Amino acid sequence: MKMEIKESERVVIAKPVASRPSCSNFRSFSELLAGAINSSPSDDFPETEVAAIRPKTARFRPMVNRAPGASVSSQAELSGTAVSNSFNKVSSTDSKSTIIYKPQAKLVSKATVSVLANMGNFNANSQQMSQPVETRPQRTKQDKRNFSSQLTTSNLHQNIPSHAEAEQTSETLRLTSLNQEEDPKTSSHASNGDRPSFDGYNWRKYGQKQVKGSEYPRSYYKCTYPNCPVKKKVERSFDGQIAEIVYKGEHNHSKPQPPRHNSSGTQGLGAVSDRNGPDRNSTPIWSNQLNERNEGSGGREENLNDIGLPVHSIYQGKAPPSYDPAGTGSVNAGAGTSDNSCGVSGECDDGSKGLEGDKDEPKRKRKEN
DNA sequence: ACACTTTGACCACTA
DNA sequence: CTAGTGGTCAAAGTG
Repeated sequence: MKMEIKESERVVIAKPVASRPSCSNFRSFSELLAGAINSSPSDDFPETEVAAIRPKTARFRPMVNRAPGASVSSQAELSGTAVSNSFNKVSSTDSKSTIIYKPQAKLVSKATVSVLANMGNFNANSQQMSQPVETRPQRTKQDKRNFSSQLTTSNLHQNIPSHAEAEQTSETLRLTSLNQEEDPKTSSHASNGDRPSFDGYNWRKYGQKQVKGSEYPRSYYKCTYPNCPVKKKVERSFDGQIAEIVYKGEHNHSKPQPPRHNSSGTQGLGAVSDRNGPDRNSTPIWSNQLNERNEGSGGREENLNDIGLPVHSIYQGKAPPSYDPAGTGSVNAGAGTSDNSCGVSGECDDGSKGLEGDKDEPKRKRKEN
C-alpha cells in the first residue's frame, strides 16, 4: 500500500530526469494506446507507470551495446498491455520457447482487447497484488474491486478455454502466473506486502534487465531467507501482470509465514498446506518428480493444486553452472524447483526453517571461479 | 540503522 | 577471437 503510493510519487519525480529522450515517444505512444484502448481521462496512470519504468532504460541504453531492446521495451511495455495478453495465439509451440522468448504482441485477443477497453485502466490487474510494487499508481478501492473482478473473469475466460494444450504454454504460463499472483493477493492481499512474493516467500530484487526476446523487462529476485539459494526471474508486463516466472533452485526452508495467513479466504490454501509437514522442505512432492524429469534440461511445468489453480513453474535447465552455488548449498542437487506448489496453493507452512547450514556461497565466488 | 529497490557496470557463457 | 546476451554485483537512493 504505502509503497505504491510512494512509488507513484517517486516515479513522478523520477520521470523528468529519465524520460528526456523518450518522452515524446511515450506520449505519442500512450496516446496511441489511450486512443486505441480507451480515452478515459484516468488513463494517466498507465502513462505514469510506463514513464516510471521505462525512463531509465531508454535513457541509458546508448552508453553501451548492452541494452539493445531497451528503447523498444519501453514502448513495448506500453503497447504491451495489449500485448501481454495477446501472446496466446502467438505462442507457436515448444515449451521451451515459452521460457525464452515471448511472442511479440502482434495479436491481441479480442476478448482481451474488449476487456482492456472496458477497463481502461487495465493496469489494475497487477495492482491488486501486493507486488505491484513497481509502479503502480494507487488505485481507488473501487477500482481495485472492479479490476479484480474483471481480471478474474478475463483470466477465467482465457484459462478455462479449451486451450488446455500444453503447447499453449506461453499463454498458459502467463495466465497462470497471473492467476497465481492475483489470487493470493486478492484473497490474502496483505500477506506479502510489496514484494512479489505471491508464492509465499520473501524475495529481494537484485536485478532487472531487458531481455532480448521478451517484451518485458525481467526482474531477478533472490529469496531473502538467509541460506536459501532460490532465485527467480520474473517478467512483468507493464500492466503489472506477470508474463513469466522462472524459479531456480529449491528453498531450503519453509515459507515464512506472514503473521496472519489464515484470515482471508485462503481458498484452497488450507487444504494444500496440510500436507506440509514440518519436515517438508518447501519442495513439494510434485516438485521432486519434476526434478527427476527435468533435471538437466529446463522444463516448464504445470500443475494444478488442490485449489485448481494451475501452477506453473519454469526452471532453467542450464543447470550445472547455475547451480554451482548449489554445490555450496549442497541441497539442491536437482534442479530448480518451483515453490509454487506451496506458494500458490497455499502456504505450506513448514515449521522447519533453515535446514542447511552453509550459506550459499557468495555468488562472487562463483564468478571468480 | 535496516531492508529493499533501482540501475549501471561487470562477468561468464555461447554462437 | 569477437560480439551478443543473460545473470549478478554493488552503489545509490528510498522508505
